[in-house]
Amino acid sequence: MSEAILTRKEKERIFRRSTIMDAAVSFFAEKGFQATTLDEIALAAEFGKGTIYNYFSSKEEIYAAIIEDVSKNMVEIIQNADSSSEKLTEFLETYTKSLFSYCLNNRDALIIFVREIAHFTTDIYLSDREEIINRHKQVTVLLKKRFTRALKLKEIKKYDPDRMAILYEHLIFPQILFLIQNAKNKINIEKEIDFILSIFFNGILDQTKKVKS
Amino acid sequence: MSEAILTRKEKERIFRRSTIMDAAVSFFAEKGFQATTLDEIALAAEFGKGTIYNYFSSKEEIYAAIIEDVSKNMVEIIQNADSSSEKLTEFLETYTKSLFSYCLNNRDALIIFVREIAHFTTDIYLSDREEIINRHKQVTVLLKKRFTRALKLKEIKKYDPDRMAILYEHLIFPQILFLIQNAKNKINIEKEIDFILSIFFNGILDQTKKVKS
Amino acid sequence: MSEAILTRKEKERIFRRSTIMDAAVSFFAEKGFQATTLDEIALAAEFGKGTIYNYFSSKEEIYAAIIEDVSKNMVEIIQNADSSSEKLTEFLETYTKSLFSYCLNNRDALIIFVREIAHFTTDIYLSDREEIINRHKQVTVLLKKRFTRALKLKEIKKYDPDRMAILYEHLIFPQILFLIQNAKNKINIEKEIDFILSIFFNGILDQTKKVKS
Amino acid sequence: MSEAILTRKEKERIFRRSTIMDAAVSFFAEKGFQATTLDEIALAAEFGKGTIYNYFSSKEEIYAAIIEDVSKNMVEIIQNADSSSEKLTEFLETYTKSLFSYCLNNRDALIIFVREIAHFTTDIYLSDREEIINRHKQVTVLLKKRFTRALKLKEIKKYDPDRMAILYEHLIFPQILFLIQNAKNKINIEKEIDFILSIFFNGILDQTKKVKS
DNA sequence: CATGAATGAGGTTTCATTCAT
DNA sequence: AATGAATGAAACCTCATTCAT
Repeated sequence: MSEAILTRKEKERIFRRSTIMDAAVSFFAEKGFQATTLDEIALAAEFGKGTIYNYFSSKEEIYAAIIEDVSKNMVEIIQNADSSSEKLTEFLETYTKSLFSYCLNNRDALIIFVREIAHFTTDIYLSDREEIINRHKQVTVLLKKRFTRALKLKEIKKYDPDRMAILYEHLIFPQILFLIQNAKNKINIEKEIDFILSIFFNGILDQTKKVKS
Repeated sequence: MSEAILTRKEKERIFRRSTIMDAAVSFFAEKGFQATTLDEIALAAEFGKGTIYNYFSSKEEIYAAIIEDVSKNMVEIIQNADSSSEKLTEFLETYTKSLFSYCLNNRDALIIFVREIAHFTTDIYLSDREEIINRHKQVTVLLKKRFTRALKLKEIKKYDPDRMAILYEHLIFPQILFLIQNAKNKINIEKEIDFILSIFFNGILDQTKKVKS
Repeated sequence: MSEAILTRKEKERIFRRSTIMDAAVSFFAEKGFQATTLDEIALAAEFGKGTIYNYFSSKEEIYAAIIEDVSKNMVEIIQNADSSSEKLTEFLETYTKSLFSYCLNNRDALIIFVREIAHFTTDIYLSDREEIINRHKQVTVLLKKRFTRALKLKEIKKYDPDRMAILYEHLIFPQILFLIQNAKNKINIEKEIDFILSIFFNGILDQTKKVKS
Repeated sequence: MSEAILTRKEKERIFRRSTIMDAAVSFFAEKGFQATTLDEIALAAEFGKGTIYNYFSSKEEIYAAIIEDVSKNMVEIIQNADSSSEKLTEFLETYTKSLFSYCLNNRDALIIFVREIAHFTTDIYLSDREEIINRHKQVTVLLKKRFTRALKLKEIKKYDPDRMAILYEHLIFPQILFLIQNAKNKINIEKEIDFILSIFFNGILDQTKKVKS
């Protein structure tokens, strides 16, 4: 993200790093960290096995770099949505839409990222897991900030903003994953988001009837 | 589930099987299948390594037996809720409450079960995965049945019952997991369920204002 | 073989030993020593695994007892033939016929015995191998004695009796084994022996022609 | 056998494969497949245990490669003898002599090969055993062909060529093995072959006397 | 920089033998 | 005497990482 003037060598190095990461990410997504071997990564990346070690010091570092990437993008996505929308509904629509787009385009990376965030990754303990978790807390914090503001503006009912933030996150990511993993055809993002948000905003009960207090 | 007269030997065998499963489940939950070694299972179960193989024919079989257990209980829980409640709101409250209770008491087993169901398990391919998936479909089917009925009775708005079923499942399990994994203190189940259901039923938007159509 | 007055208990003990040996011998013949497990022997013998150890102190001892049995019988067979026939041709016919009969009736035991004698057994080193080998030398010695005598009587050509003995043994056992292992139907012993002996006695060359000097 | 231009790398690879095979064959011959451990093979070959797996995918593959080698050479030996001799006696002399030479120089490989062919190997079931057996049938077939021809030319008596072929094979291999396994000093091949062939051709009986009908 | 052969620690599984019942 | 559950040593094989070329 930080701009800098890069020499050709540096640019090539970065390019080759990402070649390796791209080769690795689909294996990690499909088979997990442990079951993915450096042999298959090297083969897919069309490098020798030893060469990989010129760009990453261990298998774990490749994995970590992928997670790091997604992690940073996640924060960027919600920050962009935050700065470009006023009302909560607007914000959530914008954010969710960007998020969906990104996830659909980074299917495999997303899968391993969510495993990590959801404490689901089991076959590796990332040394910078703490850092990742902390960075991702910015997402929850920003969500909370928007719910708090909406509360002040009486846009929404009096629920604890913290809980709403958490619930929203844990509502939206599983839906994305489910869609990613099951959808064979192209997904109609707009429709999916409409459905989810309309329930999150208004619930499922028929308003004309009396509802649970 | 099926009652039968068991000899002392048979009962002991079953008891020791479950001793082993109990020892294994926490490792599987924390570190996944691959990273869990038979040595540590044996140590925790206070059996010799070889003894484990008198009860299970492989490490995978221990894992599978745990998943199988949860899988069956999951179906039982929703079936019980289904047969004991009339209205959708009632049903969802009953179901969700039983589910929470069960999950809180079977924390580790639940974690590995969800991994499996959510296609998140990566380091083992269960030979009877299909069977597990199919059994679990009964849960979704039963949810769908209840949404369909509620729709006919005009209890709820006109959403696709399929999508509601899927969304509910993908709303409730992540919440449970989040609570299980993060809660240090005792969880107030009633309050948690109230919060989730009240949003699922009524949404977050303040009803006195105009809302997004 | 040695007669003695045995109590019922002792007779039962001997009977059960042979039950176990009978159960074991077919596995040893088919799969070798290593690959045969005590579990399968116990199962086939219809005893508990532990019970086997009341009759044999180790797996090896079962194996050794089988070999020992055959070994003793082999010597007995040639001794009987020796004492009941005058001329070499007679003797070899009698001996070979008894041998064939015995081998056909003790197929599996013979197979493992030959492995042992031919240094072919590879997966176990019998502690009393020396003893077995030495006992079996009596067979060669007796054969040699008969060839020597026939030589004196000018029944046969002037070949080294030692070499003839060895050649005969290494001619007859492989033929028996080949027949045992390949024959599907009942074997016509007389015919087989006739063929082998007639070549051993007279060779294959047409006598009416000039032959290799 | 097939000539090809090999790179240095390929030649080194082949050389190291055969280093491993050489290290393994003596253990296989002495202790059999099961009882031979990869540790000792690696130690003897002066490679790390893992290195072995860069050249063979399993212990079985090493074993199979050895058998395969011998198997091919066996066929070649008899084919060469066949094409270079006219009369049966000549052919058998040439063949037997080449065979003896080869076997004396490949003592260990021969031992495990014969085990395999004689259905004596018990502790491993070679996946390409059928192929080996079938290839070796060429030897028997070629022998039979020569006996049949000799029969037509009235060189030999009217015995079934099939049986003569089988008998010859089962006469010659055990003799070779016996010599290999017992001879401490250098073996006089010529003398051994002379002895065997002279009996096979003319028998042991003194021609001046009346013989068994 | 690129390569891939070499390495050996570490994991699962088998099975003869023991021993308490 | 009979049993079979418990045991743990031992074996094969995998694979991340190193390093000489």
